[in-house]
Amino acid sequence: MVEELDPRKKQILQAIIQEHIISASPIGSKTLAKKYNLDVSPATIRNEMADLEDLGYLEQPHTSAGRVPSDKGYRYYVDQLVSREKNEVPGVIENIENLYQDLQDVQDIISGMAKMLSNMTHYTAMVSEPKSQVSRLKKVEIMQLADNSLLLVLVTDTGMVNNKIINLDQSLSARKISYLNRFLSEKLENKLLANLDTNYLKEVEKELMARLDLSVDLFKQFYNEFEGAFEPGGVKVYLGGTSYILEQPEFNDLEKVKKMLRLLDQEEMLNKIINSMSGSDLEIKIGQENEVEDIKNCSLVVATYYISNRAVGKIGVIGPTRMEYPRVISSVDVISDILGKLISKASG
Amino acid sequence: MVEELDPRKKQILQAIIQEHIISASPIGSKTLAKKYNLDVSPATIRNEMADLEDLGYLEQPHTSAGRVPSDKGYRYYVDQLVSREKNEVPGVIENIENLYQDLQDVQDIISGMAKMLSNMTHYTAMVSEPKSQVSRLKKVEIMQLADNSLLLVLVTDTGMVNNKIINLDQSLSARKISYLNRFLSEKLENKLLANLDTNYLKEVEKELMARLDLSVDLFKQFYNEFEGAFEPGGVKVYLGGTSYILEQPEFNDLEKVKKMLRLLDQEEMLNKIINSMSGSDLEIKIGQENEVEDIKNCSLVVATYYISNRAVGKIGVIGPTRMEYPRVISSVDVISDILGKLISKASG
DNA sequence: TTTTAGCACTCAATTAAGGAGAGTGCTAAC
DNA sequence: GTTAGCACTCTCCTTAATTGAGTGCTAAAA
Repeated sequence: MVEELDPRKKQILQAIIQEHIISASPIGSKTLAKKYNLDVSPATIRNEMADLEDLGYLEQPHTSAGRVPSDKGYRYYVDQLVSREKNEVPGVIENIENLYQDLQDVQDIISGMAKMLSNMTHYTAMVSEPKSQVSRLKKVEIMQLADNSLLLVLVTDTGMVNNKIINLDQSLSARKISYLNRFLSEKLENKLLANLDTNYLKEVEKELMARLDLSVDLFKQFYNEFEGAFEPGGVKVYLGGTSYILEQPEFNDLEKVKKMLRLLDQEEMLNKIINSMSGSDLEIKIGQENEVEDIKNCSLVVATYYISNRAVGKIGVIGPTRMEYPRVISSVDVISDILGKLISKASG
Repeated sequence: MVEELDPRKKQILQAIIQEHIISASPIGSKTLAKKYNLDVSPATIRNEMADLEDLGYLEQPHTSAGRVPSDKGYRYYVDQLVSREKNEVPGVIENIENLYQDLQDVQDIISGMAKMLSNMTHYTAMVSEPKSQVSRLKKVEIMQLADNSLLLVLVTDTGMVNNKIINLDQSLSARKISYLNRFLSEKLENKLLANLDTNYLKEVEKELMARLDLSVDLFKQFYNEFEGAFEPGGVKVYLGGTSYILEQPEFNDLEKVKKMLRLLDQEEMLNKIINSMSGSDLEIKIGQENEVEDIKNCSLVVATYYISNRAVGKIGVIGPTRMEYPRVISSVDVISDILGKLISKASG
């Protein structure tokens, strides 16, 4: 399906896309001939443009308008015409890292990076929390708050901290709590969360019951916390720069803005979107390639970030298909690296 | 400044406001005569309307348009014409409470209530976290995650849980940690957070240093957590139903939407807004009465919520001055009650 | 004195019409 | 294969005309 285009067609396609990204409006042959010295006349360019339209790389909003890139055109552009080399400005990474190195809290780092990415790209950024399935439980601890109220704290090796207050119908002695802590530490710590499924927990429960006289209630709440906090697909998604989409001319229609903002309000949707991306290091979905109906006029550039070599989460940008791909790609690239490093450092 | 209006003027003002709340456009004398049986002719109504305009309760967008309520008009309406009696539909409170009673986490409760309130009113809801200044520290605990990495957990009696990972340049023995925990418990627990200021913490530090050989670094990070998490005005503000403002005809201008969304993106601003409200149980700020420039065309209805009889936070709604005050007032009233109850229950 | 009918007047919003401009496709010449 | 020329198309902008809701004022009626 991906024809090899002759050099001049490539050149013209690239020029049209670049120009369109700047102007957000259809591009005519004359503009092209003037701004990009292609050494051919507008008429020739017109012929080439007609060819490119036949091949599906360009579209014409109406008979007497210029051409606009199609999704296929962008796809070709991104795959063939954009260099993916890391062309970082030296020092930028270090600067950002220094800027954020004081942050110890993983949630703070994530939302900080979401903001940073949206500021850099001027599109809306989204970051998913480290996936728990590939994390290990580093620490589990129960502490007593009041007579029949406990605080359960769970810490993963990716630095995520979850806590939940558990109210019991009975009170536990300090001895029982300390026993419970030792027991749970031994049974649960340093295990992959993916392995701490219902089956395993049932086993642990049975064993515990045999040794200690406890209410079933405690363990039920215990399950809930595990399921709720760590279930796949249920991870939190952080947004940054929501209002940037308003700057885009393709959203100068209130109806479209509404649709978009309503979408971004729904966490399940964000989850669906970000989880529909493959696991590859950097993936780009253009317009119709997206599965979610409401963003079929948007593009996504999403990278996977790593904590100690494990793919744990995704960070990316959502904007109109007419996106500044080269800039966005390198920004997402850089920030995903930094995010991984910062979290690794913070979670020791 | 608040004149006593004769009954007919009252009636007409109320009718205009009610009609305007529905239609969002200027109201003419004919409409009024038709829809509300005032038993007088449009001409008479016109005279009254001219009077009400002279008194400042109404405004005229342009010479040949109907009248629109002024801020002063809304103020009169809210103060004199809206009944503040609680007219709850019986059972609603119980239903909501049941719906959310499973939630144990205070943050979940708050954001759940923000969503609920925005769904009920169809405006944007904002809720501030329980103020820490009037809370007591219920539990402070340090636990070891790795050799030189600790987790500090702070729990207030209002159920707020804060945690922070602290990376040290030295490692602490289990004995030292357990000593530290006993010491901090004794010195800090059950104290009002307002009293745990820099002075007091310095004292504690001095005493601790005398007894235990510790790096200064630990205490520095300790301070930060206290200041960051619990400083007044720095509390988190939860939003619900941001996209509802888009439904309002007064925001059918993209520029206005942008301004508003940018405002709601800034947490400091939300803090400023919600903290500028008096401490009264239910306060309403209409248009120009607001201090923050960008919301001088908005109204706020904000209630204080209580946990065990202490005023701890605020919950409210922001929308256009043309707001359905009666419905909003009772919704905010009800939800603030429920919020307080739910948190009280969850934090035991 | 208050209320009402009548009427001229005002102003925003909608519709219609007339360019202006940008761009195309085609043809014929280079 | 490339280019100049030209008729044609379609959107966008501006201007003008029309509509319609609503007012303020005056003078008569209650």
